[in-house]
Amino acid sequence: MSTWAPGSLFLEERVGQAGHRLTGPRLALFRAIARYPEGFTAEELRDQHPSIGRATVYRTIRLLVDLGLVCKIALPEGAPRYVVAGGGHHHHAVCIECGAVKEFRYSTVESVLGELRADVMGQIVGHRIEVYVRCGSCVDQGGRTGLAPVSTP
Amino acid sequence: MSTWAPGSLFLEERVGQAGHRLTGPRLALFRAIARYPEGFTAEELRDQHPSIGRATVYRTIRLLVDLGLVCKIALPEGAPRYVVAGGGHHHHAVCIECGAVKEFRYSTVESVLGELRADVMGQIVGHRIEVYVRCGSCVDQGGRTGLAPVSTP
DNA sequence: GTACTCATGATACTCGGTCTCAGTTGCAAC
DNA sequence: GTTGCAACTGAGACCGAGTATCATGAGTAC
Repeated sequence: MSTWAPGSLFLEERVGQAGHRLTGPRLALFRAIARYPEGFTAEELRDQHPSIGRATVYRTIRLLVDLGLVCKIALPEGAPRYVVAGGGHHHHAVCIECGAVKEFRYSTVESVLGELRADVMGQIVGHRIEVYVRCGSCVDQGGRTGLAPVSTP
Repeated sequence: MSTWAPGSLFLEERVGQAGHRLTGPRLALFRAIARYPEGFTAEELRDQHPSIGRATVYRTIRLLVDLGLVCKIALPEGAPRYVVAGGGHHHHAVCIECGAVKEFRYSTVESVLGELRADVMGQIVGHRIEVYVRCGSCVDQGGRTGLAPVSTP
């Protein structure tokens, strides 16, 4: 798994290329996002820049999601997290202790999912794989649970 | 439409066995749930029984989730759906048109996920696989989109 | 029948997110 | 440098899903 950490410059570039303005609040939010390579919540961004309006924070996040620069990760419970997308098709490993999100690519999973057609009635249009982990540093610390334990029915 | 479906008796039995009371509102909700073998939202249950309090509907759903009788399916957007669990480990195929949820079991995926340990740093504690489909009847109808299209980054 | 526990409905509240709108800003054209 | 205009902003109202609280009611054990 790679820990690809995009800078705020990457977001600036892409948003600019897409024909959107690079305003003060947006640049501030891009820099804040760059400080959370392992994922952030809207709340965390607001804490970083309390002077920026709530609506602007959510609008900016949505803009980035629309441009495919940020992925929204709907956790089983609690607020969704967002993480800067490394580009291309990938999946997420979410730490249930600290909430850190790491991307991984695993082509074997993709190819196996291709075989699912026989099992799943209808036309497959997409899929989502999320792996819940206790990340290395949380295992080391033997830390307490920050996020709720995950049930996998 | 029948007022009794196999699912409701199953829920009654299990909730009773777990030492919870089988009150009028609960039985009414169990019967309503049985009418949605392909998943339901809290809103749909409330529509079926407007006289039952909002809090009671949510409490009953949570009770069923806690007992493992119902699975909560967090869709990428919109209200979560719930579906009566068939028991055992399984995954969900969600129709993006009509919202129908079908379970599937696919042991090959499980075994492949086992190999992920090399790719994903840390201790894997769970996973979630959801496949988004257009189900047979929606493909036949060429129906309109009920849920938002799914992006798979 | 009584006492106790659990469940209920009403309602207020929280939380994440969106919508609206008047004011501001960025930027291209001149 | 200034102008005009569309894009953007912040404030705050609003929305929907879900939770908390609390007085009341229904079931159950004795």
